[in-house]
Amino acid sequence: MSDLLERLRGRGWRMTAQRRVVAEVLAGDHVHLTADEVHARAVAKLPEISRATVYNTLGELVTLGEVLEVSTDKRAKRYDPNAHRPHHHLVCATCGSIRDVHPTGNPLADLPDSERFGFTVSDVEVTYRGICPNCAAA
Amino acid sequence: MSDLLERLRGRGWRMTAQRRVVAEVLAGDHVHLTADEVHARAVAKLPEISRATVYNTLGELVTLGEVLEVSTDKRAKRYDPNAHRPHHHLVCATCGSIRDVHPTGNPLADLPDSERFGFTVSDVEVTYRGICPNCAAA
DNA sequence: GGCTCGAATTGGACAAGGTCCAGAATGGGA
DNA sequence: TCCCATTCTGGACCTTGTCCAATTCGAGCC
Repeated sequence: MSDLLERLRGRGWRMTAQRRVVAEVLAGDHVHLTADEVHARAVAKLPEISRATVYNTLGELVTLGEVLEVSTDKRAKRYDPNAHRPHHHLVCATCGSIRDVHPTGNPLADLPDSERFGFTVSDVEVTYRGICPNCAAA
Repeated sequence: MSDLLERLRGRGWRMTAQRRVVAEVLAGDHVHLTADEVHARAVAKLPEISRATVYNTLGELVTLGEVLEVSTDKRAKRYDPNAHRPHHHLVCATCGSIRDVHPTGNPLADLPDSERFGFTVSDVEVTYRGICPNCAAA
């Protein structure tokens, strides 16, 4: 994750304690926290960090392309630090847990011109839904 | 849409003026209204209908599988009455307009076992993003 | 190390979308 | 027609997210 901090410094980001903490919280694979979860974990490391700062920082990370916004559940947006390897998501319908997945094939190629209605299509987002092993066992 | 009403009656739904109005508002193809839009249109037909009732009714329709919840934008859920023909969505990144699309191929088949992490996968949701002709012209 | 200043942070108010609940109204079977 | 379980209502309340004026602070420069 420190390479993230490096990249950000390279882009002229002023390095503050708050931003460092948010970046740390987001480290790892299969991490998909809501903004409030990020805030809760950030507060554990830096008690006086405010909600607004967390939202601002997440928004900036998204703008810079370092983090993806994912809306797999209908409630809060989730933030996915794994922005540099394209992937899709597999979501448990029961407990909401999320895994990154890499399907074969290219769904963009599966949308014929006749189904594009004149749109310039640039991106696809695929969400698989199912039941995770834990919830299936219960 | 009256076949919808028939089906609902068959399932033991008590047929009230409010539910009839919500069902009417949802009729049609490429209809993707937010709950508040549904409420606004319902009020036009039945002024005293309450927001809670619209939310309840939409929730019941979703549970019964008559209507799909779509979360293409990060703000409000949208409701898609076209639940009986599987389809995906094409969303304009600029104005948010939505079209139903029918890609070729089956994304479910594109997720190898090794990428399923033990999940029982039952469903896929594909959202294409792009720019619609109107917004491209502007 | 200190100064300086523009960028970053703060916290609290506000907005939108959605849920919940107790009490009132009503569809439809007997 | 009567009755009551189901449905509706209106408003309080919750969660997620945005905004803003005032304050603080990082880091380049001396």
